[in-house]
Amino acid sequence: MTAQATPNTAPRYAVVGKFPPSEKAFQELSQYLEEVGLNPTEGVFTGAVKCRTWDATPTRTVIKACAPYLQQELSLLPDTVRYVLVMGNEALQATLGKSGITKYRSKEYEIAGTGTVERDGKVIHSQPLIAVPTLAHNAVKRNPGQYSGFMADLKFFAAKVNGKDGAAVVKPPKRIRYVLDKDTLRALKAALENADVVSYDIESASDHPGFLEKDPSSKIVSIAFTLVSKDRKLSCWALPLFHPESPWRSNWERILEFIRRVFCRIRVSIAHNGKFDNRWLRQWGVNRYLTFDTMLAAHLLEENRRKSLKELAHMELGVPNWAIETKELLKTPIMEVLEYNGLDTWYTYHLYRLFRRQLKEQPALDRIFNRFYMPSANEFTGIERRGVWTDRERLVERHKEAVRQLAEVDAKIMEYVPEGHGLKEVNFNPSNFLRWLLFDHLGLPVIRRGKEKDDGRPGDPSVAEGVMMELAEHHPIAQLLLDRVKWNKYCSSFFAAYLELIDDDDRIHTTFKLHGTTTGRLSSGKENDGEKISAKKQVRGVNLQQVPRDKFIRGLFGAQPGWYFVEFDYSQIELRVAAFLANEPTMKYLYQTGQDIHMTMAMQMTGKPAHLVTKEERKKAKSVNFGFLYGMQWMKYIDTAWNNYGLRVTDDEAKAFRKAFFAQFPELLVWHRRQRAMVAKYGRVQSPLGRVRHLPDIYSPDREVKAEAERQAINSPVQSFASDMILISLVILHQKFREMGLQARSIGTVHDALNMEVPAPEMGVVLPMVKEVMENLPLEEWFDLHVDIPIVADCKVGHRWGDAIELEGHQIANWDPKILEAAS
DNA sequence: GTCAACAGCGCG
DNA sequence: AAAGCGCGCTGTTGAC
Repeated sequence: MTAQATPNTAPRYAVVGKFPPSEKAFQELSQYLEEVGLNPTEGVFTGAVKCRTWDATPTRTVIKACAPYLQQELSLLPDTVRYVLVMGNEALQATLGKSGITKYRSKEYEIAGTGTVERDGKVIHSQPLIAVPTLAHNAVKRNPGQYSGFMADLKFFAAKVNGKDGAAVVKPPKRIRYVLDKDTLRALKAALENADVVSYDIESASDHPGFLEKDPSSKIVSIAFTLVSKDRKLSCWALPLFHPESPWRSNWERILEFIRRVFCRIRVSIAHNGKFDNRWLRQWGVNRYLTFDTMLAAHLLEENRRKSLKELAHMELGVPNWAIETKELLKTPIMEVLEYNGLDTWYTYHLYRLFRRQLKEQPALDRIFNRFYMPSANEFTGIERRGVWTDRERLVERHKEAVRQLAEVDAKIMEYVPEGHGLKEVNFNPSNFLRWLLFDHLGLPVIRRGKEKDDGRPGDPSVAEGVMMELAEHHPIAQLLLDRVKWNKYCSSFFAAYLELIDDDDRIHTTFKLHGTTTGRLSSGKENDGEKISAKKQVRGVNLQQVPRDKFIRGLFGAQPGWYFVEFDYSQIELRVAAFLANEPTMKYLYQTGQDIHMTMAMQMTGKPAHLVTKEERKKAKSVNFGFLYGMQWMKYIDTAWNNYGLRVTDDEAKAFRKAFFAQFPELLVWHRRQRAMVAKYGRVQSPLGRVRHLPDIYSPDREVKAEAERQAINSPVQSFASDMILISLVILHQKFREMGLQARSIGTVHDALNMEVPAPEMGVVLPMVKEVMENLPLEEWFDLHVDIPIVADCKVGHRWGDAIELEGHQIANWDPKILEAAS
């Protein structure tokens, strides 16, 4: 059962991998374990799969078949073993019956069926084992980027085995003051008044999970504070509000009002994902500026890590999970809720101390954090609450139209479905029915297959767009299916979400994550994927960064009567940034003389002169430029040309085209080499503003993994800088709008674009100001960075997003509403 | 019924 | 032999 000699002392822990470890694997594992202070001779090593077969990737069935043997084996371990290190997904399935190691890792779970075992009336094993899942060490070897998290898991496991749970770096507060009577309430107010620093957190509840604070059923259940007084004393407080057992339940809004002013005046305010708390607090009139978000700091310092408060406290402070089981806060005893709420603020405060120090050690990151990251986070509190005005009438109308179109296409496709086909329901989505219809019934050729099955069977035939385009040459049904995809997507993905999420003020809200991407771009979608919302209820979200460009959809969004929808986007920003970073003379020349590189490519590809190139064709050329810019090879280019242009390109043509691209911009290749050297040397790259992308996978022995990291090293600084420019614009403009007493305001960003709504009378002032700000960011002043490429912001104005028209420079400088009328 | 993986497609 | 980057949402399937 074990690969090494039987330990001569009683075992103290067990380790389960995919297979019982080989001699080599055992040696490697031993090193890791010794590093975290565990003696390998005190461990029992085994595997999920007993029968090592020819098949290197055991199927679920095999694992399932082996699981009882493993459980029995574990149950028979002596009571000196309490903890089991579970390494990899197969071991996870065998011990806990769960799949998804990245989700389950770093925590502890009881292993079912490993309780008391008696033999001959004698108890030989008396308690259930505890599993601590982590990654398979082979996976870590292949992806060195996983190393630090893996070691943190091992440390956590070692602390459990060695019974050093109490050895957390940060201890819980000696006392949490529960504000349950008037005297304590007054004491809290005095403490807030006397505080220099506050870490805060709210607990909230709503009948509609995922809904905004604006929902009538939404309430603040409790609020907690960790305070640092002016004489540097720490205290932790928890104040119940709407909780059923709260003494303040009936007048909780007044209690909040009672402490509002003193709370808002505190100099330093800290929260974890404070944008959420601030949105809710603002709903009840509490307008608290957030000065330090620990989640955002965590992201800026290490963009690859997990960012939940519990996980950070675990990894950084050694604090065991304090979460309460249920998410039904109103049904949880009040003292449990309050303790939980208080601890949240306590550990948030301690993370703040750590991250603030780490940021100070990296001045470039600290500058980013303070200059525009925190300010923009505060701005997004307002943006999310505001939402985007939506034309309800059009929404309803066009939804009907989309449903009608879908039904029409469906009817046409139906003509190819034989009567009594004997299969289950007709389903034109990518389903087994569709595959049967196309490939079995109609006998169309299988162009491509999906991923191979676990047990080695070939993957299902692909029915993706590119495949359909090829099939269109064989059979008319393929074109119908291509048409259907669009209407189906519109109905199910877009209209369904918009109709559900439009609020009583005709506005649609999204949540922006400022920690959503590794490069610093924002992501947009539903409030929370798991932590605060029960998984049982379906929560719909909407991503306002992926609204189809089709007027049919973009025409739904806009500005309320009397206002204009205004979009400013950075023209070809990533290409300009790349030209700057590569110091590419030809590209620089083209931009300095006001030319358009995407258009040049479009002309080459279509063979048309500039005035005949359509917008769509230029857009497609863009994807080719970006492809080559970021390391696309000729093989993929053949696909791209076919999918985007319906253009058949031979191998030689593709190779020649790629060569021509780099011959035109030779410095790009030098820059690529430079980025590869940089990431190889430091394991990370930096954007011109100093945002860091850690790429430990560069050290992978796997060539593919390594090459991926190299391409990321090329792309990251570009994408990073471009998206930070939008955040900086947002922050400066917000400041200006306020200073000038304007009502104009941002309603969202789309990576390189800023969307605003502007009252009609303010247009003349706002348009030229936005252009001026966006094209002349204070990069020299703020970051000591000189950019020698012209930066251009294009402007579109309309009553609706989809109907907005592009303005010329002089039209921006001299706004005249007649421009729109003339255009329509 | 729930969960996880995958395919497919929307955006930049 | 083969390799653009960065995301989020919906729907299907197979396993439990």
